[in-house]
Amino acid sequence: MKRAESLDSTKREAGAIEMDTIVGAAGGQIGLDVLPELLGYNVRRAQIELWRDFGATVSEGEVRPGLFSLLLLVGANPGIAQIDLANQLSVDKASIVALVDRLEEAGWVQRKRSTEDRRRQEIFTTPAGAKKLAQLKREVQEHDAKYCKLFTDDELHQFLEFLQRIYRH
Amino acid sequence: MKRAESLDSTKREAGAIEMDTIVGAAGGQIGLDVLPELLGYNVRRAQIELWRDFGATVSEGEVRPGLFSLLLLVGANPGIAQIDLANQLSVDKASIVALVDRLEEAGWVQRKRSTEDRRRQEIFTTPAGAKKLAQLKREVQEHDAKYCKLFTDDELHQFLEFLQRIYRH
DNA sequence: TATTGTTATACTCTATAACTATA
DNA sequence: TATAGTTATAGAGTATAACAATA
Repeated sequence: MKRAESLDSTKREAGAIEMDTIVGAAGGQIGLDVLPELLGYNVRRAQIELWRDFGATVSEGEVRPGLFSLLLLVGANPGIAQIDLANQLSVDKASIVALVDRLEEAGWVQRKRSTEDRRRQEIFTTPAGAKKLAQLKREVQEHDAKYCKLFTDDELHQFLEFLQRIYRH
Repeated sequence: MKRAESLDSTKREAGAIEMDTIVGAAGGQIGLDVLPELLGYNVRRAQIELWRDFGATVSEGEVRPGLFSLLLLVGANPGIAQIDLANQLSVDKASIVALVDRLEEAGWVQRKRSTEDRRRQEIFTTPAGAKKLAQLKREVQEHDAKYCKLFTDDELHQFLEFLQRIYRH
């Protein structure tokens, strides 16, 4: 256990850059001037935290963020085509197929070949899907609210604007 | 192309909630009061944007954020054990094995069985690994700076604090 | 008994390429 | 020719379970 203990901050020698240190193993140190000041690293860590809580909270992990946002889009846009789902979520159309397959196998959506343009598959929620979506929305709101609570209204507003600046720039 | 055009905001009827609409297909609409106000959705979108630019910018996509942060940790903590890498990055120890394998196969790190505790594999960067890491750091800084530029110093400082509030809460 | 590393396995998410049918 | 959907395939990333060596 010697090595594990040397990683413990309580055993660091005087003079070590304590505040800025994440890990101090075998004398090495990594400062806050490296990873934690990178925007990308912080966004990644926040996303991982939110992803995990989503999985632990919503629908017992059965539905994750990707599938949820897909179902949400279908629910809000009855008859939306897969290509539009792909464009909305910025993923390849091929990647949408398997996701819609899963929603269909779960009995939450139905594909209907468009009569106007027979290349298009129109996606609709089933009654069961609409019900599931309503339940998911409640659970997701609850999950999301947990984190929104960490901020004042003004802070949250600004936070969302910062995030949007990144993906809409 | 009729259906695609019906998705275009320019063809929406008067009275439609234009500002709040992402997609309007088959008469359906999804408002900004759904997805884009969810903290999780915004973090996810920002992360995807950063991830993509990272892949397009850094090391010609050869090294992605996960592998980079692993190599960074090893570089800053010579002799760190795999279990400590796992704990630092909040992933299972089993997941670390394949990542270290790849770093080792690339010739950037070396495993050395600890003499103090023979269960532990100490990870060190090779000279080639140190060189690669230095180059990666420059490229990552450059990539990251692109997005930092979207913010004033004060904004960036606040933004990072917001993100940390989520994953350190 | 507990810990470290490992292997086997599986699942999510995503991408590319090639194909079908439709436009 | 171009578009929408599909299939096949691959790779990154992660998790769990079971195991060996070591503590």
